[in-house]
Amino acid sequence: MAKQLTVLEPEVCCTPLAAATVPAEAAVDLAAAFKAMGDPVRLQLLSMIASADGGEVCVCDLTPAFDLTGPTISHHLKVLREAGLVESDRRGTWVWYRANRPRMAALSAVLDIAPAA
Amino acid sequence: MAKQLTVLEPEVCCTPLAAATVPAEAAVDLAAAFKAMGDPVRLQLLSMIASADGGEVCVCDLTPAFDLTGPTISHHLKVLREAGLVESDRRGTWVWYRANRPRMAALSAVLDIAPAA
DNA sequence: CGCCTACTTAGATATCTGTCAACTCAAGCA
DNA sequence: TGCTTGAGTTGACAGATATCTAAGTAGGCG
Repeated sequence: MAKQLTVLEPEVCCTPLAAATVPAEAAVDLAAAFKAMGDPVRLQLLSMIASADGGEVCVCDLTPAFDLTGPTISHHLKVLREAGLVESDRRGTWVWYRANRPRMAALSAVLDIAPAA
Repeated sequence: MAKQLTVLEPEVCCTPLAAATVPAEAAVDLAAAFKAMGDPVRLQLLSMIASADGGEVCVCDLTPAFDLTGPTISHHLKVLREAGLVESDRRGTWVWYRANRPRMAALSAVLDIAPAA
C-alpha cells in the first residue's frame, strides 16, 4: 500500500476518551480512524459494508449507489482500508469488502461516556 | 457563530452503522462530528475536556499542553464547538469548556457493532 | 482611564483532500 | 491470443484545512 499504517494497537485502543487524557501516540491512531469516517460518502460506504447481508459487499454494488465515478469510490475505499476500518479481497472478477468489526467496536468504546460524571 | 450547525437530530442520531445503511442526510451530520475528531490535537483536546475533573477545563489549561500557539488551539476548539462536541462559556477572565456528553454517547452508539452477525 | 492578561478573529500561506479523466492491471471468455 | 468488463492507479486541479503573525475584544485592576 501507500504510507505505513499502524492500525490496531490493542493496549491503547480502548480507553474511553472521557476516562483519561488520551496519549499523543494513541490520539494519532484514533484520529486517523475518525478522519476516515469524516466524509459522508465514506461513512455511508462503511455503513453499507458493515450492515451488508452476509457481512460482505461487492464493489460493484457500492459504486452505483453514489453519484460518483468508480475511481472516486475506489479512492474512498482505499482510505477506509488504510484506516483499518474495512478489509477486502478479490474473488474472481469482483472485489469484496467487509468491515473490521473489532476496530469499530474499539472506536465505539473510546467514545463511551463514563457511567456517571 | 459561523456556519449554521445542525447538531443533534435525535431521530437519526443513534442507529448503529452496522444495523442499516445510514441515510445521506444523517451521514453528513455524523461525518461532520467524526471529521472534527479526525485530528490528533482535537482528539486530545476533547479527551482533556471530557475527562476533566469537575467536567470543565479552562482554555488556559489546555493551551500550554500543546506545542502550538493560542490562536491555533482556539481554532481547534471552535471546530469542536461547531461540531457540537463541546460547549463553552466565559466566566470572568477565563473561558471554560465542557464536553457534550449526549452527543458523544450518540456517536459511540453509531459505531456500536450488532451483537452477533 | 489606562494597562495587562485571556481569548478570539482576520489575513496569509503551505499542505492536504475530493473529484474526475485517462490509463493500467486482473480475470473470464471466445 | 485477444476482447471485455471490473477495479485500482496516476496526474491534475479546485477547494478545504492547519498553522502562524498581527490585530481585535472582553474582563479585572490600579
